[in-house]
Amino acid sequence: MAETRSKPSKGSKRASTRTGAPKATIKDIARAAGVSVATVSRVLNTPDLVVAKKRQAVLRALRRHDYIPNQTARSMISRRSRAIGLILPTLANPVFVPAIAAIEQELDRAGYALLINCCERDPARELAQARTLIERGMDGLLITGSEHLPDLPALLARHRIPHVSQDVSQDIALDKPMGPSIGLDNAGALAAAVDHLHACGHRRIAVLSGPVHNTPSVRDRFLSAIARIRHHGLICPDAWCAVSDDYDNHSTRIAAQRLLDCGEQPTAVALTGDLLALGLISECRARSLDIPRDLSIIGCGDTNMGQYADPPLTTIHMPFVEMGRAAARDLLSLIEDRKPPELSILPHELVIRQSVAAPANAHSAKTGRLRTNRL
Amino acid sequence: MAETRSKPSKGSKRASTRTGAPKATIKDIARAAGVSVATVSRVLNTPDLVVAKKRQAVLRALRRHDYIPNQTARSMISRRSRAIGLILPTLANPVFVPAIAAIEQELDRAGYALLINCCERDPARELAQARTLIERGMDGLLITGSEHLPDLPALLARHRIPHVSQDVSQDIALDKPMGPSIGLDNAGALAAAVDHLHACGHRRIAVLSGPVHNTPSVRDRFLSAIARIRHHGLICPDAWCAVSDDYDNHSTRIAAQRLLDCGEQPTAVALTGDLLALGLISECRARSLDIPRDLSIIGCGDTNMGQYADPPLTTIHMPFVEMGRAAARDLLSLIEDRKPPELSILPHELVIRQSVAAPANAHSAKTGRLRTNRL
DNA sequence: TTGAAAGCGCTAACAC
DNA sequence: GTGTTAGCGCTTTCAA
Repeated sequence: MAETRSKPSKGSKRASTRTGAPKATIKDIARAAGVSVATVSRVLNTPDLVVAKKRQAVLRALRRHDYIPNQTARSMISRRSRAIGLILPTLANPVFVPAIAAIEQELDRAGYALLINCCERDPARELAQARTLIERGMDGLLITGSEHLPDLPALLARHRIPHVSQDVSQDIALDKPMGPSIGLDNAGALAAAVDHLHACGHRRIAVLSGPVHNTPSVRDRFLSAIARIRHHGLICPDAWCAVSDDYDNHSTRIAAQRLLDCGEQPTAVALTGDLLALGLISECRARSLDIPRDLSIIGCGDTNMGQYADPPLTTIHMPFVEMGRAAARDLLSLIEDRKPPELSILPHELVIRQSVAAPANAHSAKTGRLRTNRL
Repeated sequence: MAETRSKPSKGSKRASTRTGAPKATIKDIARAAGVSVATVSRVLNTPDLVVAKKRQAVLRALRRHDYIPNQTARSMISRRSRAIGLILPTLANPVFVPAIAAIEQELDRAGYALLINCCERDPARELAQARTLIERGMDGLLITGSEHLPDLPALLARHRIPHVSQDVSQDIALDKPMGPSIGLDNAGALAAAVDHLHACGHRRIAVLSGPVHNTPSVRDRFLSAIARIRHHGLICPDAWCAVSDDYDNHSTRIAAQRLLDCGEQPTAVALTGDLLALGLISECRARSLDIPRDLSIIGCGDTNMGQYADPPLTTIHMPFVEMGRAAARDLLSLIEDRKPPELSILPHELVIRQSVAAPANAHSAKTGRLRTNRL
């Protein structure tokens, strides 16, 4: 057999890629199997249309050449890349990781690839990344958050790119709708947190927030906590509304110090994120404040952190995994012309552990109601 | 102007994508600007070659049509996708996230897209994902870990796909080399951990490991710890070598119980990962064992967790960020025909916090040497 | 059942 | 400088 060693025919004009030998194309296979390229394509896509004998020959050639079809060429014809782009605010905050995992899983199952970009909370960069993803022929885009340049919805609309937003701020989603959106009930979560503290008898409730810049979800949580405290007819002086510059131990402790150094000490603190608990707990430990005896703490998010905190953190579970899964599914629906709901807000859930108790001087403490339902 | 409303010419055979109106192509722009497609292409790629007047006309048409070049078509010609694929073992373990962030950053800076796949530690799935990524025309692949099917290196070699491995087990990398690799010194890290405990006066040192199945890095750490304990002439009975089924609180505590329930209690525990500290600390708290007074703990990894643990965790810093960055850079070098080093092992670093002290009955305690160099 | 040929949107010779 | 044209690798009519 003359073709045993199938070196590229000497006169070939086929440009070898810079990085190696030319890959076998459908043409090579056709030549090797003694059929036309159309037949090879049929064996690949609709094998039943090819008579067994030729099919075998083609399959053999395919295997011998380690043929890998060129998806790029296919995308060109089908006008579909079977890939979607995910734009994240950042990977520094690990709360998105479970959502990413869920998205990856859903897409992989459906045969879609996932491209990831982090815009580092820079809306201009986000817009640029969206453009690049469109250039790259993404079948759809998953956008995280709701702090965008107005050009972004315009871009998506003009190019009719299917897209779903996740982790949107409810207000913004209603105010400037940008297609189907999945949100967490951030405001509701902190209201529930404050309600829980209130139900435990706390009347001096403070708020400790993460950075709110370009992070509507955190801002929603923060403002909602304050509003809910007032809703209960309680005071909430500025000194009890601290914002940390970051989630690291140092920044959080500085913010926590502002709360604890003011004349009147709160008996409970509602956090906009579980991560903040650790710094606050550190600060309490340094001041020999016992949690929950001297200070109750309730988190928000229900990340791993909370489960391991000392004491284990009572918190509001936020369904990030479900959010990612829903976003991915809705986007795939959209790509396949089925229309997902415009805005769905996923429910939170109170997770009672051990960082909240009745205040020491409680009048209306109902300690019996506190029990762990997770751990 | 007749073309103000540029509806797709009625007779056009151009297939509209299923999801919307046909996007403007270079042909549309050429027609609108009254030039040839080549001129439009030149305006896009080598604007200096086009006379100003026509260039302006083209630019105007480009803007009016919101033209977005089709990267797929470009890739077809250049045979480069300017995209790379990253295969991860899992996203459930957040240690990889900082590496991913570093990779994303490096690639974004270089104008490359990042595709992410999780194989969930299933080597067959990893192989399938690699195939898919090759089909999709990735310019290179970033592989994580070193537990592969033998078909994987074969596949990469046959198709001459530039690839770099990260988080490789040093032994495996040397034994079955698979191209340029970046590793962490897992064995060295646990040896250093044990050395530190030994230097603090500990002679009864136990090991608590995360699951080792398909996770050579963890196995390396585990075995190295045991070997190092023996190297110091100490005993290390089986009961002092516990392996947790998972990193969650429950699994870790079960493993920790095995350590602490055996007749002879260790005075110190070396962990294969920071994450395990939290469960172990919980268990100690439940038994009223003070850390570090009654038990010293040293972690490995230096994740956020450790900074927030109570007490703050003395640990071995593992350079995951540097690993991701190096992997991305080396891969880009490889794609551009520059040859990166075959195997680089990144250095670890002891981070002394507060979870290690001399044992209560120490003979050779040198407490003065212990000081925090981070926090 | 198969093959020839026309593109998908773009770039790069090669003429003019 | 600019236009014409030949592909990139593949799928898909349309004939045979």
